[in-house]
Formats: sequence, C-alpha cells, structure tokens
Amino acid sequence: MGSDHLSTRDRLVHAMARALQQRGYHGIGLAELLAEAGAPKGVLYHHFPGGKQALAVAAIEATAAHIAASLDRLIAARADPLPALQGWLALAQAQLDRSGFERGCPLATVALETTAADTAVRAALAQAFDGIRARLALLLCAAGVAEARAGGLAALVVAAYEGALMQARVAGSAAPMAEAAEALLALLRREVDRSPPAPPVPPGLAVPSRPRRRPR
Amino acid sequence: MGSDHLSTRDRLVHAMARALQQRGYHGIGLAELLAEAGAPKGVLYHHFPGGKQALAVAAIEATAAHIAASLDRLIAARADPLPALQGWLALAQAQLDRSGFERGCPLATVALETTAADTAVRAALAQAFDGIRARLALLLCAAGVAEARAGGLAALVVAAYEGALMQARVAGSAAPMAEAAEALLALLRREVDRSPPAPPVPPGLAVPSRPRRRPR
DNA sequence: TGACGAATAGACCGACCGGTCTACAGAATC
DNA sequence: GATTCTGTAGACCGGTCGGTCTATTCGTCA
Repeated sequence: MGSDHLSTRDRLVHAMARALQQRGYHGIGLAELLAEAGAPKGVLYHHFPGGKQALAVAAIEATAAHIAASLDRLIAARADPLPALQGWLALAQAQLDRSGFERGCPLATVALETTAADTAVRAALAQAFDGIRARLALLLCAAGVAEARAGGLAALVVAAYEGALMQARVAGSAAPMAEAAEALLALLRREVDRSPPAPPVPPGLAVPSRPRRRPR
Repeated sequence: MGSDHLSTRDRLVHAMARALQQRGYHGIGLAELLAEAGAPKGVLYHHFPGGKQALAVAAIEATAAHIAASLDRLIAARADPLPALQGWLALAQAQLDRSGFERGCPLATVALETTAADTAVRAALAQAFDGIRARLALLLCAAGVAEARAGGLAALVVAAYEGALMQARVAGSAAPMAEAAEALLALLRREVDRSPPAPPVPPGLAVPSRPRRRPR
C-alpha cells in the first residue's frame, strides 16, 4: 500500500476500513490489523483508548466523510445526476473487480454484524447512511424528481448499491451488479423523464441522453 | 423457541441460521450456538464432521431451499407477481420489525464476511442467489416483463431487498425499507404497464397480498 | 438378552482473542 | 540537564475460540 506516508493513526484507520471491507468486524483480529498497519499494539490503545470498537467507529466515520464529500462535490458541480450515479456505480464495480471481488462497501458488512447493543457503531452507521441518503435525494431532486419521491428513491439507490455489490461478490462476477445497475438506471431514467410536467427547479442541464461517461 | 420437536441436527441448523441472521458467522461462538440448540459439543461434530463451517453451509442451503420453495409456490400458483413481491417485502420487513431490528437475511451477512478462500460457503451462497434470481426472473416474465430485462430486474429486486433490510436495521426503523420497497414497486409497475401487449394488471390495484403464513 | 452402531454428553486442549502493562525514545519545556 | 508529554514498542494476561477425545446412553436387530 502507498499509505506509508500517513500518520500511524491514519494507517490504523485505513487498515481497519480495509479489513471491514474484506472480512468484517469480527472477521479480523487485532494482530492482523496491526501487522497490516505496521504498528505495535500499544499504539492502538494510545490513539484509541476505546480499543477495536473505537477504531471501527473511526473507520466508519472516515468512510462516511469520504463518500459524503464526493457526493457533495457532485451536488456542488450541478452534475447531471443520472450519469453521475452511473459513474458512481461503475466505480464501485471496478473497485470490486480490481480487488478480485474481495473489497465491497466498508459499511455494509459491519452494519449486518452489529447488534443493537453495539450502540457506538450503530450510531456511526446510522448517521453515515442518513447522510448518504440525504445527499442522494438532493441529487435526485436536481434531476427533476419530485421531492416527495426523492427520499424513497435515494433509499432504493443505496439499497441497490449495497445489494448489488453483495451479489457480485458471492458470484465472483461483476455481472449481477452490472445488470442490477443497468436496470435501476433504466427505471430512474423513466422516472426522471416523465415525472415533472414542469420541473420546479429547472436544472439548466442537458437531459440525460445516456452519455456513458467513463469515471476517472 | 418452538423447535423442541425438531431433531438435534435440525435444531443445530436452525440455531445457526438464526445466528447468521443476527450476528454473522464470525460473530457467533460455538458455545452460544450449542446452548441455543440445547446440544453438547460432541453432537455437532457427529452430525457435521466439517465443524462450524459445514454447519453454516447446511444453514445456508436450508435457507435457500426455504426461499426457493416459497417462490416456486408463487410461480406455480400463477400469482399476480407484483402484489406477491410486495407481500414478500412486507413479510421480511415485518419479521425485522418484530425482532427489534435484529433479524435480517441469513444469507447477506455471511455473504459479506466470506473470503474467496471460504470456497464451500461461497459456493453455497452463489447457488442460493442464483436460484433466487432465476425464480424472480420467471415471476417477472409472468408479469409481462420482457425476457431480456427480467434477469437484470431480478438482480435489482434482490439487491433492493438486501440493501433495504440493511438500512432498516442500522436505522432501527422500518422507514428506509418501506420507502425503498415502495419506490421499487412504483418503478416496476411502470415497467410492467408499458411492456406487455396484454396488460393483466390495472395500475390502481389495491394490496390484496396479506402476510400468508407465519414463517417457521 | 447381548451386541453394536448411532447419537448424546461434556471434559479437555492448544491457539488466538482483545486488552493491559511497563519500558523506552524523542521533542518540548523549564 | 532534568522533567514532562507524546508516541512507539512488545511482553504478558485471562478468557474464549474452534476442535478433539473418551465415555455413556439409546435404539435396533440377532
């Protein structure tokens, strides 16, 4: 990894985020985690007195902040939402593919592992997903989706994203994700095309004519 | 639990399926598992020489068979697919709600926890999801969806199902799942309405599909 | 009844778990 | 130079992990 220049603390957070992607919270041991971060045990409890769980919370928050920032960038740029969404999905799919179908979403695995008793982790996750949904809803509104429907569609987009990643992973193939993403976008295009007779907030942007923008 | 009448083997499988729903593969210990099943340790390795992993595979296969059978029933009954789908989603949501947002899908958590090295578990999961997608595609075809699109839509439905359950769980509220399900159904209704030559489903159809039988 | 395999029962094991503790290096402060 | 604080380093701990082992009970059939 090219994370040698990071501070020890950041290397720990990074290693935990990676581990959560690949194996989940209970699937990774502290020894392995520390080896990956190149740090001895003492340093973990120096930076995170709360131990493994505190580190996981930090990793979740860092991931959430990263995603939120990139969505904010899309919103601020008044990007055409549907192609942007398509690019986002393609990016996740590419990362999964590149990692040999091992690295999915760092939030999903731990989300399913936690019990209501894990209050700190749950709270961090809940906040992360709330933030993502809110930003997606904003993005969809900009695309001309009725405000009343934007929230539900945002939840659907997040759900499809997570569920599609999961299916592609167990299948060992990008196909289920590619198919699900394509189906979702086709349906969304229809929703956008037909829903507002007169869009309340004219986006001033081109109507999506399936430009197939290649991410990065 | 009303599982006292089950064989010891079945109690073990049942306990594992439950554990996978709530905590995941690595989150549950053998001791806890055996306590829940009311069985000593020796009996596990008698019925499952492959140990914990073999038990997990059995639990996954049992779950997959259960879901496949219930989808087959819908197909055989030539049920109206969209309301059936709605009922299916509502059922899952009700179960999650009833369990205090602890019990989601037994397949999803372990799906995200596994590495490519866990070949047996991965294979069982891949087969399970393949079967579910194939049956959903069949169901969607019966609703008048074009065959070429049915596969992608099936993947989307599964993704939405799993992702929505996940969001509802971390939110501690059924709202994200309800919204996502509603949004998905609205989009599907449109897809069904416009594609078939002879639309058998009028749009303003009510919700006749009540929870059928209590699961388990 | 005696024999025997299937099933049940739990003591026991080494490995590894997350977490604590002490020691020490380096920079800043006085 | 002594002190102090931050950060690094790893030995060490009790508990729990998954798994093995032997003993016993149960059911069936000779």
